[in-house]
Amino acid sequence: MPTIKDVASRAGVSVGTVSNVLSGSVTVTDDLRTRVEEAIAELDYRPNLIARSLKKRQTNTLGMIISDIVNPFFPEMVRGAEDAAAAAGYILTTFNTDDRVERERQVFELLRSRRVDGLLLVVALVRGDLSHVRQAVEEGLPIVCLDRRPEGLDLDSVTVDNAGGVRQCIEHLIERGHRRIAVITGGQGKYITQVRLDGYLEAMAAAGIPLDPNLIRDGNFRRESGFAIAKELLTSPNPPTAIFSCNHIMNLGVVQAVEELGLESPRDITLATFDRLKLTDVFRPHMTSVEQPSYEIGAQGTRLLIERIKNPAEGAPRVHIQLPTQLRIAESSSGRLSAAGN
Amino acid sequence: MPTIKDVASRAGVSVGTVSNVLSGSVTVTDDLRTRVEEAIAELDYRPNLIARSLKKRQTNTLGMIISDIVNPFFPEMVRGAEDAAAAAGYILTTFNTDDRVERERQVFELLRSRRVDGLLLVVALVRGDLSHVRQAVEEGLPIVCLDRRPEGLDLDSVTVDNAGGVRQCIEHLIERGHRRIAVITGGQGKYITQVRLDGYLEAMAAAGIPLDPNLIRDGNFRRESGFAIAKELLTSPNPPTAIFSCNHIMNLGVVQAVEELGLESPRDITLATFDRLKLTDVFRPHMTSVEQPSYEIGAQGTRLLIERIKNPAEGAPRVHIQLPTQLRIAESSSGRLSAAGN
DNA sequence: TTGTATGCGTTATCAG
DNA sequence: CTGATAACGCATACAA
Repeated sequence: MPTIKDVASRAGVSVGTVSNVLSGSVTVTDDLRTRVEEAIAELDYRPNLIARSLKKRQTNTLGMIISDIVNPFFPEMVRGAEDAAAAAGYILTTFNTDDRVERERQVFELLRSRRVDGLLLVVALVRGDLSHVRQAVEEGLPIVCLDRRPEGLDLDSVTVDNAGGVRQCIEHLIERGHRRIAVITGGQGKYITQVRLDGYLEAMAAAGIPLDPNLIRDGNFRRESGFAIAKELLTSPNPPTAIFSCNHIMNLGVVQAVEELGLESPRDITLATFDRLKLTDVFRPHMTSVEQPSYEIGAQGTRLLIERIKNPAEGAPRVHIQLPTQLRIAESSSGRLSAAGN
Repeated sequence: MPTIKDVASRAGVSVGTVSNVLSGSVTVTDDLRTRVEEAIAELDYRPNLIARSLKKRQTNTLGMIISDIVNPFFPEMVRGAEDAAAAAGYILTTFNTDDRVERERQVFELLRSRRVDGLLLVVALVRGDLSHVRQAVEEGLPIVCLDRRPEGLDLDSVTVDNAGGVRQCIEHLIERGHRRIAVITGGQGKYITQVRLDGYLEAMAAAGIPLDPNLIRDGNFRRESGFAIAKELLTSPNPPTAIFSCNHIMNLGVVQAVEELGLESPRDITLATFDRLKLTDVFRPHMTSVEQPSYEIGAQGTRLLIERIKNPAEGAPRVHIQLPTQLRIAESSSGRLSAAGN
């Protein structure tokens, strides 16, 4: 593979001159410029970006750490990040942690050894041992948190108005006449569980509906837990008239439970969920859902990160962008509750 | 950020010695070794992989070019690739082309400048101007094609038995009594269209069913085309009794059309599609589908690529791995056709 | 076994 | 405006 030296000798100039025409920052005589350009074309020369990175101390590479690309929430986010990165001349290298901190820690090591210019981070853990991210920040690695905000660590972030989204959806259910609204959360100590449950609690409180502890159930964001909990709820003596799932995966379990029990939504039970799954839009029941702007999370986070990289304003206050969700009302919550119940 | 020099001076040894304990290839006295290790720990030293890459002429980085991570077919493939890459000490940088050749060409340039060790490629175009990939191959870049095989260019590949999968599914429909089976393909000149249509033709021929050109419709792999074509088919004077879509996205359009016409599957129309969407499994109608091992495509392709990188057997014949699909029979094709029609 | 020196391909500094 | 040269951080051949 030809080097800048080969180009220089072929064009009969020095490497400095070649470098100058490449960068375009220094003016070069037309004569020499064309000779260099010809040599580049003839040799099919491609600058070695590794060498350039070493010299310039910047890799034009962004690391991105997510839970799992197979979770349909992430592809759009990654795509948004990649598009924004590409537009600014950066590339993205993505890593899945499955929300395992040890893996996240490994990836941190790797990315820092590879000298990425910045990091887009969906933290595995929102509290607990965050020493690796704390250390990285202290050593000057620009980080933007996506989707979740770690506690006790002030970082730039782009998140979604989770509480507001849930609140709006629960309000919609209440307005439809529901009072016995069950919520399935995603496990104690998780950021998403906490903020989405907040929305539920706010809406219920605002409507003056007393809380029934039996209707606030803690799942684990997995399908099986949605299934099991929904089955329990629906076969209990005093079942809810509506079920809200805190993510779409658990909602799949809920839908499955409803079908297995021979029930139908919205006829027998009203359903709603966080996360819109565009793919399932055409299938029945059409789900009422809280849609989040995944692409925008990735894109805006990346733009913010690149801004931080280019403009390392040390003392600048952190930025916390919070994007709105959108309530999409559909069939699964279209029934109006009569006085007698569902 | 500390360098190998800092470690050396702190441990009171030479950089060569530090390098030796790092690589572990040369035996170092226990005394020196521990001193070096201590210095590394104290300084929180991380080897600069950029510098190492420059010296060793290998980046331990794999490029991956796909159509669009938002298409649910790809996340699993990417995940398979990433897991396999990580297991071998490589990282992956992924790019979306939306099947645009110009973008593919740009990405090729970029990846070659970045000196990736190898490339996982879902080609945008299967015929036409493939000069960029041909040139890359000639210059020694190891490439493994995933999902599609470009024509007139012999490259290692990992694909799926598309024709076999479709054939099996059509045979299933025939066995259920269908003879008027429509197929919606994805546009002329595309690899996937061609190989999947082949499966349809084989199955029909084997069953001795004459082809009805009205039932072989060319879409474009997008939802709208599935919708429009299904609507046409279903409202035609002599409609099919079954519709097979060549990918899941068009099938979404088909499902939508069925619903809009007030029909129901399988009661009024039998449906089947390539690609299983696990997410939609719980929704109605449960779709009969041809499932492909996406994760395995990525994982096996990556292992093959790494094998090629480590073992650049120049003259070795290309390997073409073809993975089997799996037919998943579900509700949408569960009706048995009576003599009178659906 | 350990240290020294050279080069990987660029960029940047500084004379000319 | 152009050319020579010194880093960038590491690995490796070679010498000690």
